Amino acid sequence: MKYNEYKNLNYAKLGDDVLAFWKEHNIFQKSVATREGNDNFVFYEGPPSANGTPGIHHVMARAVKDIFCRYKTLKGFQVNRKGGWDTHGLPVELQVEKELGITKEDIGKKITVEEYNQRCRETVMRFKDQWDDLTEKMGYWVDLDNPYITFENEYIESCWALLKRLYDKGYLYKGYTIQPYSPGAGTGLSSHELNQPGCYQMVKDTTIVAQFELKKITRNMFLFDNEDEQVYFLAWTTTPWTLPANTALAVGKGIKYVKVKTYNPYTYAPISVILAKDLVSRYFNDKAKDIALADYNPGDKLIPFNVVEEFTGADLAGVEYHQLMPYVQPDKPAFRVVVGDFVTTEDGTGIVHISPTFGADDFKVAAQNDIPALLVMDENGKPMPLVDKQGRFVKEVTDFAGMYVKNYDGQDESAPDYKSTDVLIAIKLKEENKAFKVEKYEHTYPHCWRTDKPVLYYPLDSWFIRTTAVKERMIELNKTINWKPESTGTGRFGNWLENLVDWNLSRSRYWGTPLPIWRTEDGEEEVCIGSIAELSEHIDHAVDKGFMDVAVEINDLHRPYVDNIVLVSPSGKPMYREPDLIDVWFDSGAMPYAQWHYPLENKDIFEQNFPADYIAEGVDQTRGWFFTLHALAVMLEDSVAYKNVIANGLVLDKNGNKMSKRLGNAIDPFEMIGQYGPDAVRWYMIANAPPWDNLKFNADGVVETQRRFFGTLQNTYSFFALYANLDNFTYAEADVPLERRTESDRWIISKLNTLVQDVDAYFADYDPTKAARAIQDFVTDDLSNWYVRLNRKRFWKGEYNEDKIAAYQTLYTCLETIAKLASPIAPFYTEQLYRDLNYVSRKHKEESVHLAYYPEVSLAAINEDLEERMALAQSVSSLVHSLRKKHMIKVRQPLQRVLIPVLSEHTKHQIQAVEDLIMSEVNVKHIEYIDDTSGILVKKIKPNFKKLGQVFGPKMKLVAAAVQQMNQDDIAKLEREGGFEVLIADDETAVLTPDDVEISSEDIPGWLVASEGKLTVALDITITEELKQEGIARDLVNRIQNLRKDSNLEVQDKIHILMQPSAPEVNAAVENFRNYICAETQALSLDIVDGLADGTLLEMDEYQIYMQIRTESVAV
RNA sequence: GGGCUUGUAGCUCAGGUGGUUAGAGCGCUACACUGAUAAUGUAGAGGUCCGUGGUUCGAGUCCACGCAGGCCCA
Repeated sequence: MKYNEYKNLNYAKLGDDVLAFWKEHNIFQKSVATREGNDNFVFYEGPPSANGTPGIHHVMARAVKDIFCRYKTLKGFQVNRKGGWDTHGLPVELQVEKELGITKEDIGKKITVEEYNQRCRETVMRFKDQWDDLTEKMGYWVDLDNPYITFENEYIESCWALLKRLYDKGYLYKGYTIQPYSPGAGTGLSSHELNQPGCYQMVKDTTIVAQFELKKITRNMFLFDNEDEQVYFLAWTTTPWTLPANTALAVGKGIKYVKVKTYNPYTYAPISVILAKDLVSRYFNDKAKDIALADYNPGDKLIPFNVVEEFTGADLAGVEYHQLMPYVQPDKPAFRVVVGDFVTTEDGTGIVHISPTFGADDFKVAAQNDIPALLVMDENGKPMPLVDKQGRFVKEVTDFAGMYVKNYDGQDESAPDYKSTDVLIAIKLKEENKAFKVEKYEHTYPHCWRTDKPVLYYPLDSWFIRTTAVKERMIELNKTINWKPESTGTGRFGNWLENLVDWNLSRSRYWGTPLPIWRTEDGEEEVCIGSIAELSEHIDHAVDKGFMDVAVEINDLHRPYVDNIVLVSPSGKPMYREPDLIDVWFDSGAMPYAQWHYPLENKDIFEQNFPADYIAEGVDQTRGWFFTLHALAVMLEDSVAYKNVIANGLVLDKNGNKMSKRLGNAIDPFEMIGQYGPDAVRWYMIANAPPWDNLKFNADGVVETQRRFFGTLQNTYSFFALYANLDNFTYAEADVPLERRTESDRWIISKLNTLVQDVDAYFADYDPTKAARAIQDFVTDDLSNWYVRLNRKRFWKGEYNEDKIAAYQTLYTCLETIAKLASPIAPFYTEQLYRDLNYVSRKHKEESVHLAYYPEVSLAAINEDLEERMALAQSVSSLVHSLRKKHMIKVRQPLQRVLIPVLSEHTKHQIQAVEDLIMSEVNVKHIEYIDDTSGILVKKIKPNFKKLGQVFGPKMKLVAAAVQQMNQDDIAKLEREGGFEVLIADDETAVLTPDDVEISSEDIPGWLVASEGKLTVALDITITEELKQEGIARDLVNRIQNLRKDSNLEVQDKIHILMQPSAPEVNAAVENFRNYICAETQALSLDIVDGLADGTLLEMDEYQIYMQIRTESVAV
C-alpha cells in the first residue's frame, strides 16, 4: 500500500477523474441518502433560464450555493436540492420574435399562437446541455434528474391553485396601472418597445405654468396676509391636456418655498404666488426687483415682485386649493398638497401637478396619499379617465369634448389657424387668470414606433396582487431573516418593502402562465380556477348549457388552448378568460410549493421543506426572486420563505467593468475550469472577496491561488507521501499521546484545532471567505512554512521510532483535516487528497470526503501558551535572520550565542521552552537571557494611550509627556513599588501604575540588536576557529549533497568520498567533523587523498575543493 | 433623481467596540537557502488610508457634506 505520488499534477484532469469517481459511485446520491433520518437542511434552487449560455458569474453564484449545502452535509444534515428551470417570460419571447423576424403584432396573424408557443418551448431549453455540463464540471451538486420546470402543466396548475388561494383571500383584484399607451395603435407599449431607437424625439410643446388658487380656510390661513389676498401655487406642465385631471400638487419635503407678491402678466391682477425659492429668478426679472409693487401699471413689461415669506415643503403639505378646471368631481377629498420624493428644483416651479390617471409617479403618489383620480362612466357604466382610448377628451370635459389631446387625427399643423388642444387650454386658463406663464418648450418625448405619434401615459386594466395588505407583516417577518450582507436586507429590501405598492401581475404576452380567471363581459361575474379538475367541471357544465360544443381534453394549460374555453356564469352568461398572462416572477416565487405540485398533492413533503433554511442569488434578485418568494410566503403561509440568504454581488472584469459578450471581456467558465481546474476557480472567487462584494475577476488571481494554496498543499502532501512510502507508514500504529509528541507537533495540532473551530463558526455564519482565508493561512504559513520546514529532518533521518511515527501522524492528521475543512469550497482536490490518504490508512469507512463528517474539535489540544511560545520562536528567528543579513553572515555559519533581554519570568520561560527550535532554525549554539539582575538591561517606557486616555482624558498629553521623561531609576521604582508620581503641571501630579505604560527593552550597550514590538534580540557575531571549521563542514555537506543530486543518487544510497587536500582550515574541518559530514551525506567514508583523478572542482567561498564521490568502496 | 454599496501600497485585499510607527499576499529590487526544489527564507523600495469640514487629548475607524465607481429603482 503506497500513497499516490504525483509528478506534475494536472488539476483539470484531477477534476475529471474525481467527477468520474462521483458518477461511478453515486457519491452525490449517497451524500443525501446516508443522512436519511437526520435533520433537514432545506435549500431552494433559484431556477436559471436556459435560453442563454452560462457565464462565469454563474460559477460564482452556484459555488456560494454549493458550499453551504456541502458544509451542512458534513455536519450531518440531510440536504435535498431539487434543480429547476425558469422557462417563461419576455426574454424567451423576444428571442423567438427576433429569430422569426416577427413582432408581437404578428403573433396570431403571421404565426399562430400555438406555433409561436411551441417555438418558445423549444427555444427556452436550448442551452440546457451546456448548463448541465457546467453544473457538473464546476462541482455544483443539485438534482438535475428530477428538476421542476415552470412550463409543465403540473407546475402551472400549482400556480393556479396558489392564485386561487390569493383570490379567495381577496388579494387579487383588477385595477389600473399607468403604462405608455399609443392611441394610434390602440395598445400599451412595453418599456422594451419604448427603448427602440428613434422612439424619443425632439418636440416643441406648449407648456403652462398654471395658478392653483388656495382655499381660504382656517387650515391655510398661515399663508395669507389678509382675507382679500389671492394666493396661488405655481405648477408647470409640459402636458396641458392633463390639467383637467389634476387632483393634487406635489412638493419636495426639504425644498424651500417662498411666497411672492406680484401681478398676473395676462390679466394684470394683483396676486401672490408660491414656488420654490431657487427658481424665483427664472420667473421674475431681476431688473424689476427694485420697483415698488404700487408703481405697477397694467401692461408694464417689467412686473414688480416682492418675496415676502419662506416655507419648507413639509409646511405646505396638506394645504388645500380650488380645482383648476372643474369639469368632473372626485368621489373623495382631493386638491391638496402632498410630498413626493421625485420633486426637484431642476426645472418647473418646484411644485408638480398631479393627475393620477396620466402619470406613473402621479398614480403612485396619489395612491400613497389616498388622493382619488378623476373618472367618468363609459357607456357600459365602467369608470374611465377623462381621455378615451382613441386619445379624445370625454364629453364631460365640455369645452374640449371630443378633441384629440394630441394631433392623432392628422390635422395640418402648419395651417395658419391651427391651434392644438394644449394651446386652446392655455388660452382658456389665461382668460381665467389661471395661467402665470405660457411658452413653447423643446424636449424629448417618447413616440410610438409604429404610428410615430406621441405616446400617452394612460391607465390600463391590470390584475394586481394586494401586497400592500400584508405590507406590515412582510416588514415584520423580514426582520427575522438573516441577510448576508445585512444592508441588503435592511436597506435595499427593507426600504423597498416600506414603499411597497401592489404587485402588477398582468402581462399582455403569450408564453407564460395564463391567468386562470374567467369573466363575463360586463365584469359582473367571474370565477378563479384552482385546478385542472375544477376547470373540467366548469367545462362540463358549460357544455351542458350549450356554451361549448364538445368537452375538450386539457392537455396544455398554455395559450391558446385555455383561451378557447368558454365557461358559463351562475346567471347563465358566457365567461371568457381574462387574456393576460401572469408575471413570470410569480412562477419562480411559487417554487417552494409548485416544485412539489403542492397544494394539489405532497402536503407532507412540502411541509418538511418549508421554509428554506438557505437560499442564495445575485443582489439583482432583491426585487425579483427574493421578493416574490417572500411575498407569496407571507400571503399564503404567514411565514418567511427563507431563513438565511446570501445576496452575492456581480462578477466584473479585471478592470471593474461589466462583462458582456459584445465588449468581448466576458470570461468563458468552461475555458477557466478547463485550464485551471474547478477548485482553483472556486477557491479564488470565494477567497478573494466576500461574495456580496463585487468580484473583479482576474485570471492571474486564479493562477496565484493555484500556485500558492493548492501548490503548497500538494507539496506538503507530496513530502508526506514520499517519506511515508519509504518508511511504510500506514497509520497502523496507535496514536502517540499528545504529551509524548514534540513541542512543534503539539503546536500544529493546537493550531489545527483552533482552525477547525474557527472555520466551523465562519461557515455557520455564512461567511465562506473568512473560512477560505483561515484555511489558506494555516496551510501556507503554519503547516508548510513552519511545521514542515522545521521538522523535515524528522522525516528523512533516523529510525522508524515513536518520534518519527508522531511526526507522520501529526502531518497526516493535518492533511486529512484540511481535506474535510476545505471540501465544501474545493470539492475535487480535497476528494483526491482524502482518498489518497484513506486508501492507505483506512481510517475512515466513508469512501468520499463528502460522505465524511466535520472533524470534532479537541478543546484540550488547544494550548494558547504553546501558540504564544511558537509565535515568540518565529519572531526571534526572524530577528536573528535579519541580524545575520545585516552582518552578511550566512545561516550555514554557526554562531555562538544570541542575547535576549527579558522583562518577565513568563517570557523567559516561554522562550526557553522553544530554545531548541530557535537554535536549530538560526544555527546558533546558545541563548542567553538578560534580566534585571544582569545590570545591563536598559528599559524603554511608552505611555499606554488607551489606558491613559480613559483615566486622564484631556490631560492625557501632559501625562504622556511626563512619562517620556522618566529615566531608568524612575522605571525601576514604578516596577518595584507599583506606582509612580509624575508632575503634570506646576501644582498637579498624577500617580501612574504599571498598567498605564508599556515597558520594553532597548539596545544592549555594545551590541547590534534588532527589535520587533516588545521583543529585542542581540547576536554575538564572533566567529571562533572552531565555529569557522563547523561552518566549512556544513558548506561541505551542502556541496556533497549537490554532487549526490547531480549524480542522480537516491536518497538512501550510500557513498564514499575522496577529497584532494585543500586549505589547512578545510582539512582541519574535515578531520574534526568527519562523523558529522558522513552522517549528513549518507557517506561510509571520507578520506583526504593526494593525486585524485576524475574529481569535481567545487567553489566554496574563498576555497577550492577537488573531490569525488563513489558508490563503491575504494582502496586508499 | 432616490435607495443600497465600494473607495487603504502598482494589483487583490485585511484592518471588533477610536489609541499615536496602517498590515498581508502578489508584483518589483537585492541577498540568501538548496534532499519539499517548477519549492523556500530574509531584507528593501512602494501609502496625502478618495476629498473637505466636524466631534475628540487622539480619527483609516465616528458624524456631515462632497467626488468617483457599481447595482437596483424611477
